[in-house]
Amino acid sequence: MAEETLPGTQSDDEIDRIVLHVDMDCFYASCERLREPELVGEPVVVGMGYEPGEGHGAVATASYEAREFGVGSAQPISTALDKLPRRADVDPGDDPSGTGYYRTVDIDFYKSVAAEVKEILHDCADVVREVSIDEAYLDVTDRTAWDVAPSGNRTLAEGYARYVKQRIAREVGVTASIGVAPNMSTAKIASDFDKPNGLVVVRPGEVQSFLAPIPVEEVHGVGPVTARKMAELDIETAGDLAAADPATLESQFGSRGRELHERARGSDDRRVTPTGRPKSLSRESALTEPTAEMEDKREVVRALAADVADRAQSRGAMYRTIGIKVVVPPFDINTRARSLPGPVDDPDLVESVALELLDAEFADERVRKLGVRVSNLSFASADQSSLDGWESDAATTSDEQADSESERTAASDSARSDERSSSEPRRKRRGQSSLVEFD
DNA sequence: TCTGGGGTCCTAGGACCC
DNA sequence: TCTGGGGTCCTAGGACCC
Repeated sequence: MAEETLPGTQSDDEIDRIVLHVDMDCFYASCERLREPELVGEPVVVGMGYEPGEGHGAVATASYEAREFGVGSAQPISTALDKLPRRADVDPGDDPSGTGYYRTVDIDFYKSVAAEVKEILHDCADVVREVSIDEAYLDVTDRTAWDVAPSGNRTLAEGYARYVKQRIAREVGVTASIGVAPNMSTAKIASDFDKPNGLVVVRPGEVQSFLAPIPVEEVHGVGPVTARKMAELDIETAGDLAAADPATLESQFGSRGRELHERARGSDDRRVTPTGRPKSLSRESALTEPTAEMEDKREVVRALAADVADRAQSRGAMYRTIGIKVVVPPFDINTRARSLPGPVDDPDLVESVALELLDAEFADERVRKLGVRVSNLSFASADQSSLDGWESDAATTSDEQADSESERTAASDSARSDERSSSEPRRKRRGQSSLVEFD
C-alpha cells in the first residue's frame, strides 16, 4: 500500500498528515435561515440573476428539503419553479405543501457569515486554504494525531474535527460537513460522503478501501466529459481508475489522467498551502434577451469594464491583459484578449480595449451574454520605491513578486490614497484624462 | 436542463528568438 | 534558403470547480 513506509525511515515530509476538508452545508440557504429562522426545516432555494416574480436566473443553492423535490444547483429557476412552486404564490387557505421559499443571492451577507467561520478555522489550524466562500482545507497535523483516543476506538483527529464542527455550529449557527484524511483529495471526498452535517474519518491505512467503491464522478477533477470517456473504458469507480493502466490514462486524458489515477489510488502529496492571490478578475452578465444592437452591447461592456477595473483597483491589482467574453446563441463561448507591454491600473483603458475587441468581431453578432476580464495580474509591491520606474516594473512579473508581498494590499491601499508618485507608473484614476499608451 | 457568475488549470498552434 | 531544436510568450478554447 502507498501508505506503508519502513519503520524509522519517515522524514518530516512523509509522516501521515492530518487534513480536514470543511464544507459548509447548503451555505447560502443556511445563511438565509440565520436571519429568517422561519425558513428552518422548509425548502429554500437561493437563486442568482433572479428577481422575485420572474423565472430568470439559476439556482445557486437549494436546501436539502428543496433537493427532495428535484431542485439542484445550477438549474434554471424556471425548472426549479416547475418542481417546487413558490410558497408566496400559494393562495391563503390553500395547502402550502410541495412549495418552497425563494430568495435572491445576497453575497455580502454570506461573506460576513463566512468570515466568522473562517475566523474559527484559522484559530483551529496553522495552515488554512480557503477554496471558496464555503469550503476550506486545514492542515492540523501539529494540532492532533492519528492515535486512537484512550477512551475508545476513535482517533484523536476525529475528536478534533468534531470540536471544529461544534464551534462552527455554536458560534456561527450553521452546519458543516468535515472529511478527515491523510491527504487533500481523500479529505475532499470524505467531506462529501455523509452530507449534510457529516463527519467522515479515513485513517491512513483505510484510504484505498474507502476510495475503491466511490463512483468516479466524485473524484475531484472528473466532470461529465471525463466521466463519459471513462465509462467507455469501463472505469466506473475510483477503484477501477486506480487499477487502470497509467499510460493508457495519460494517452486518453493527458497529464490530468495520471493525476486522477494518483488521486484514485489515494496518493496525493500536495501540501495544504494558504490561498494565493487571484490570477484574474472578471465580471459578466446575461442579457435579458439576446440582442445584436451594438449600442446595447457597448453599454453592457462599458458597465462591466468599469466594474472590473474598480474591483482590481480596490484589491490593489495591476493587469497586463484585458479580455472580453461573448456568448452567442445557442451557447457558443468566444473569448478575445489583448496584452499590453506592461501592467496597468487604468479603468479607461479597460473600457477602450474591451470595446475595441467587441467591435472588431462581434459588431453584428446576436449575443446573450457578455463579460470583461483582466488577467496577468501583479500586485503593487510593498516596496515599489526600489523599482526605478516603468522599465523595471514591467520586467517584474507577478511570479517574481509573489513571495515577498504579504503586506502589499495594505501598502497599495495607502499608496493609492497618496498623490500618484513616480514609483507608481501607469496608475490612473477613473475619469483622469485617458492617454491610450499601448496602441 | 435552453443555461448565472466567478474562478483555475491545461492544451495547442503561431510568432518570435537564439 | 527544403531548414534543426529549444525556449518563451500570446491567444483561444475546453474542462472543471463552487
